[in-house]
Amino acid sequence: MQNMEICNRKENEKKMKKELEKTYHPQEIEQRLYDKWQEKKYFHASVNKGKKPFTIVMPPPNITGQLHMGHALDNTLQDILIRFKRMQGYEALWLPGTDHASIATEAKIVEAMRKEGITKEDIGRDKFLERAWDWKKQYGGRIVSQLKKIGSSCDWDRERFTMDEGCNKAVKEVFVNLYKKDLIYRGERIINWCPHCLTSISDADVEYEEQAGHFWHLRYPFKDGSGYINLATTRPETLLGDTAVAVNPKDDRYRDYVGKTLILPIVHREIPIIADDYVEMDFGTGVVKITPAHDPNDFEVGLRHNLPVINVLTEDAKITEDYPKYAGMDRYEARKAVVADLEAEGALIKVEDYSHNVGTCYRCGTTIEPRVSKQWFVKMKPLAGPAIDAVKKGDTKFIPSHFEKTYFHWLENIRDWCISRQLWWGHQIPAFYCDECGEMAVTKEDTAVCPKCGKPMRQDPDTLDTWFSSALWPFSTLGWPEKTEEMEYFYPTSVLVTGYDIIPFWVMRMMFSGLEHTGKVPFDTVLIHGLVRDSLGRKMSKSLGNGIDPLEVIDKYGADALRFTLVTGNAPGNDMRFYWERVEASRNFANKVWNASRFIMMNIEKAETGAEFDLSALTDADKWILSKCNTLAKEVTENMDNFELGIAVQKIYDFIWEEFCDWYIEMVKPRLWNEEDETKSAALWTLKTVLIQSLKLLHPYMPFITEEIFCTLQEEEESIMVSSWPEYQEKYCFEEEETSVSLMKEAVKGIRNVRAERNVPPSRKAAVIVVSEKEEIRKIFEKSRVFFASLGYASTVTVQEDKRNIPEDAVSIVIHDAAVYIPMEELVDMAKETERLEKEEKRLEGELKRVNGMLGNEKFMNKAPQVKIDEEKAKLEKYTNMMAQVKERLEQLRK
RNA sequence: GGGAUCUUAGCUCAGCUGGGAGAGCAUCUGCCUUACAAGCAGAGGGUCAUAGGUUCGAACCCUAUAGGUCCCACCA
Repeated sequence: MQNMEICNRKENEKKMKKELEKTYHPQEIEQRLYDKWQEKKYFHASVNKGKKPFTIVMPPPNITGQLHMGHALDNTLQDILIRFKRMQGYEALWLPGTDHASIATEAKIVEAMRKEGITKEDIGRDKFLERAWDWKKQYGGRIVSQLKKIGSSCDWDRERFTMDEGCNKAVKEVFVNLYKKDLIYRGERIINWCPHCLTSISDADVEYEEQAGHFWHLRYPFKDGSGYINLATTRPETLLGDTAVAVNPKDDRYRDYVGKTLILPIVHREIPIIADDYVEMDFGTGVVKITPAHDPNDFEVGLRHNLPVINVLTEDAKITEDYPKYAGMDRYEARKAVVADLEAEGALIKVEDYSHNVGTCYRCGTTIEPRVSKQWFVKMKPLAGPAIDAVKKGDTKFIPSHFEKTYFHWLENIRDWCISRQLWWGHQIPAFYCDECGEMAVTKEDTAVCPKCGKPMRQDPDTLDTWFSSALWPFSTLGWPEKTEEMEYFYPTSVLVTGYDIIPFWVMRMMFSGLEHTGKVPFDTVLIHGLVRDSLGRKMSKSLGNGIDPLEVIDKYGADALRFTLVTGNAPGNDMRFYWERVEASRNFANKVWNASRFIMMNIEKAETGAEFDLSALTDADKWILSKCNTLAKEVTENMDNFELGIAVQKIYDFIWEEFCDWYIEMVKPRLWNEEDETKSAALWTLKTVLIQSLKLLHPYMPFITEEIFCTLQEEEESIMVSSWPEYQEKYCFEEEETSVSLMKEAVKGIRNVRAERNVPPSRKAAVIVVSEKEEIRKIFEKSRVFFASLGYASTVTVQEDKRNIPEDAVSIVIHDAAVYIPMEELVDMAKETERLEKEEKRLEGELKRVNGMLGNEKFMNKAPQVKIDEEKAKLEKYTNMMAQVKERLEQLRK
């Protein structure tokens, strides 16, 4: 019974081989193969001292996220590198995970609760967090399953979450360490406040956008009634919080006014005129109203001049109760009301249209409100230094390298990082306060007792910026702060793959965190990619509705086609546009690979094709393609080692499509069809060998199709993804055969060209006569007879030494050291033929002029490298030879 | 205001350390040739933004200019 089953299975396999579908259907195989890989644990990496580690830690996507093209690109690049290194024999770890995305997730849950008619405060912190974790459980895996669809070979056994226990431990460790080193402090500062999200955000989280606004010109009267001082503002409502008016100390116009007192319009508060360098004399009237509570620059001025800070806005950006007339109005309503009152009071001079940059919340787009509040900060200057040095020393390299400048610029101009957020979803700040005596403690423990008065302490309600935990990702995921063997083996990681847009948010912060806490850079290389834009070059966005869903692309064309599209014809760091046409082209390539394989499998049973083969039985054509394939492996490996993934895949594409399919397979067909051919097994062995090598090189880019074919084609190995990467082998280097096949190709192309020019259908064969004085050339063509017949539509092929018996009306194709003649009777229009040869003569004249120019240039001869000179000399010989033949033929025709 | 980057075929883009301009798509011509019409064989099409410079030699290096994109800073 069991035997029967085995037999059946074998039968089925055989059937499959013979009857591979005519076109490739990715949908049928992708899920099956991914399941197989997971089952076999191919993605798993573990500490293995016998191998060199290669590590990539995945930039964790937000749990709120849906897979978009950016993820698809980012993860495709990582997967290519990991698969490549895995095949090369590295212990390749790709560690995945997700990010808790505090502000985004919290907003989602708050929104869901709003629909139920409840608020955060209604249910309290604990219940809220319960909901959040439930939400995470329900939706957090969505992005993960989407990542699997594109073929990501991550070690899912090691999947992490930025808020899991280990990460939390790392966060607390880091916070306490930095606090002890005085690199974290708490202070009352002016920070960026989002009135919609109701939390502080860091400087990096603010996005500036140009907005049309107004410039209100106002006049503030002197207290002594001696007139007015004129100034302008874009935010008249903040006037309520003005505590001074400033001028530049060097400004002669206002020198005498400094120290005088003004009456603030509407509010009728007395405020001083002060002098400060911050004021630009040339801008506007050279007078600025100072509102320390609502402008970062004014805040600084206020500090220098000891000005009171008067807050006029609530946390949701409404006017406070202190101004009953405006209380409860939001910023924009209040602006209108204040302007109306100013006008009524005669304080408004004029209104101008004015366009200026406004800071908005990266998350919700609300205009941020500078706000004075007590927050936690990381002192950046001491941390930035080593992070700059590490890149300058080359411990970490950016690709492309010019992004290092962006990185330096950020770190050199960095300000302290506001890390506390008024949110519940996130790592709660490990600081505790004693309500009795005001004592504060920072500790890794979950609870604290006041060291002064012994009372239980209350933990800071705020949480940390999401990036605080992301900054630790490369090592928290490997077990830090424990001294794990993973940490020892896999860290520092090899490559970080990410978009240029998050260098300041993340790359930079990982760099200084890694250096500070582990003493090492977190990664050797940062591979930067650009954005995937729509076909018009616009950013893909929800609001524009121009996003392309990667999953839709996969459904229609397959994951391999999507991956191929994303990495072809694109250089690191450059943006790319998404075109469905390009996906189609990628799919066509997959289909090409599929069909070439199908052809080989249909023929493979005609001979035994073991792994070992006597190379002396190979024909020139076999040696030629093997040699080409050998060079390809070398070049592709070099390109991939240099992260030139786009160049590498282009070479693989060209090799498979042009050299292998269009030339080699076509050259080999007559041998396969001829029952008596004795080189059949050499052909089949070569076909199989080259196909397997090509599939291996292509596998990192197109994992699914290559695996499917590989497993159908051979039985020795169970998966291409754990097979060995092709290496350059001296024994497959055949220079001579490369030259002779090139010569044959040149002749065949010439024949095809003249036939096509005359629209001769393939069905109409013609005699081909090859003439060469040189014996070795004739030998090559003798061996190539069959190719002239099959590829050059020849009826008969004659190879001879001189021009005996060549009809006068034959078309002649001149190549180096030889000429090919095709008598085509009525098809040859002699006038046209003369014209063609004259064109060729002209071309050669140009070439000769160039080469002679170079070789006749004494300076070139003296300074250029010998290799280059020899190259040009060889060309001179070739063109001279060809020219002579063309001229001779033309003379004949003109007779 | 500072910085980065780009300008190459009709379109979208490659072109790695300077050594005779490439791909995909589109266009045109001819082919259902027993792996593939999602294919085969051909063809046309470029002052490599402009102007200088370095060099035997420049799409590539340097300078300037024009135009585009992005980032940062910000004059209220």
